[in-house]
Amino acid sequence: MPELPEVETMRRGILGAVGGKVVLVENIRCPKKPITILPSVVNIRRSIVGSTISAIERIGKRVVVVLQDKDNPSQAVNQRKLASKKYLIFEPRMTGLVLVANPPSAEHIRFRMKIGGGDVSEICFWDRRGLGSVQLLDHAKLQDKFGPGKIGADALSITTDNFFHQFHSSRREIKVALLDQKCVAGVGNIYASEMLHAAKINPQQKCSDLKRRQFNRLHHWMLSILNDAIEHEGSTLADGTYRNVLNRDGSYQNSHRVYDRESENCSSCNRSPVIRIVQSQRATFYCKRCQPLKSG
DNA sequence: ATTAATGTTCAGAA
DNA sequence: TTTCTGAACATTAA
Repeated sequence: MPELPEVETMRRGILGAVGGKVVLVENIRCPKKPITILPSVVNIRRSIVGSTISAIERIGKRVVVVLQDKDNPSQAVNQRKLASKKYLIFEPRMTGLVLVANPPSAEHIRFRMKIGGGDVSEICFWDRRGLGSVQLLDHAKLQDKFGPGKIGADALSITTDNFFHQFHSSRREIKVALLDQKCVAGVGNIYASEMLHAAKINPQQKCSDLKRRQFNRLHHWMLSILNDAIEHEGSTLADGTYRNVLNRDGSYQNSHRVYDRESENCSSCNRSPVIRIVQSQRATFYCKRCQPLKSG
């Protein structure tokens, strides 16, 4: 799916919807096997039409539209206000897109929401493979799914200390652990390979073999690469599935040093080809010379 | 016909 | 308790 930079690009793309009022909610088509929409579209429509969008947030690789319940105006006391908030979660998984216009094809539009009063007048969720989901949660359910202990700190805001703490004692391979959203939220398959290459760490190195210095380096490059990718509006791979909210390509794929560059000469050392291996059923790319596996 | 694809989650076993 | 494997979800393009 879109990873953190792609989802952050979606979030920023619909920020103009803040302050707008939801005026219409519908699912456009029902393919044989519809995507997960919970509760039903009818139910979601009943609870959010008339609500005001108070923020657009991101939890790991999910876009969160925060809604202020129409029945509980903002004058209410804080506690009540929190309880009255609703959270519409768009989870793109592998091929989902949050768009404000021009979907790649009419075929796979799954959900549409019209907004009155903001810059953005329509938000739609498009998903070719249909592994994604749209879910409306109240505050309690949100805490239940993403509260403390359920998901790691966000990759953009995790401290070096916490980052070290999450990994150092694990006996898993570092690339596998990086994809575990409970350790750190937002890192996916492309950027895991990229940041390990930048930090010159072998993807098969056990976490517990890595020194504090190496975790500091990895943390540094994680921030650097993710922020750079956000500036480039994410990576649009060869299959062209990921697009920004205006259905335009991202450009960070042009900056990939190892991902999907098997057998090309490593751009760092220029002496060794990029290798492709499989870890946890996912492709990993790295340079044997720049990222040697250290024993013990 | 086969394979792999930016993700998550679950069952079952070591 | 931790970690690993495999499968499932559904679609498409090489």
